Amino acid sequence: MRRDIFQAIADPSRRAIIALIALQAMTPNAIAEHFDTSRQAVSKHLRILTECELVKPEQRGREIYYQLEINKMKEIDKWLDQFRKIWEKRFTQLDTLLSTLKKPKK
Amino acid sequence: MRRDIFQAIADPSRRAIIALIALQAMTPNAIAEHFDTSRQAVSKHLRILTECELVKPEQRGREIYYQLEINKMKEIDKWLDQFRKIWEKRFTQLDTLLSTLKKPKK
DNA sequence: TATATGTGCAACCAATTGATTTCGCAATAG
DNA sequence: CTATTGCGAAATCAATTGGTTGCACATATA
Repeated sequence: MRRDIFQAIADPSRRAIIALIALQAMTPNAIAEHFDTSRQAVSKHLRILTECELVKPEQRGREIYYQLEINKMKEIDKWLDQFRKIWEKRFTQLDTLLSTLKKPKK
Repeated sequence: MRRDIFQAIADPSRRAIIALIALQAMTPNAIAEHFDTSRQAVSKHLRILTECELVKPEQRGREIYYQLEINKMKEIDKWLDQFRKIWEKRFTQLDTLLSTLKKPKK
């Protein structure tokens, strides 16, 4: 029952929702209109996204606008850091190798 | 049945496996010893990781070493780009706001 | 050759997931 | 007040998931 952000973005529908509301907060109905799915299905996804704080609801009259918590996305970025170190290192090694091959003299 | 990388990293066990073999390729048995789980369970995770090309098996005698395909991780990084643009923009806006508040005289 | 070891794979099972349907509630409109 | 609209929550269902168990097979070792 514990939600984490990685599980949240695992579903393609949720990634689509995230991308959609990234620039502008939207209501569940408005979101559902963009996809071939029911309002309730979207609502369920929004519940999951809200639970892991990737999205924040904001009541405006009887409508609820859902906004992306962009800062939460940084957690993924942070997780990637451990691998980023590795691929940058490999790139540097490759770079060194290439320049060694390019100037074989000396 | 279609695997993608986001589903692959959704599972905590798989993230742990990825992190473990990031620096050094390992056999299924060796990996399983690091966790409180069976060899077969690890093998299943490796199958999923291999299917989406996040991991590559390398036969050495009767052992199979699994190595992380670090380049595949960049796909996540690439997906994050669309949001990175946004949070950098927000940061700049905040920065502008703060500097405006700091020097109200002019 | 016989035995032990490292592995993948299929069968099976409980738990979870994503979607639909139905309902109830609150805010707005008539 | 009554009807409509926007919404969340519960019930339900098929499909998927992660795990275990039991095999089969190939490579080493005795």
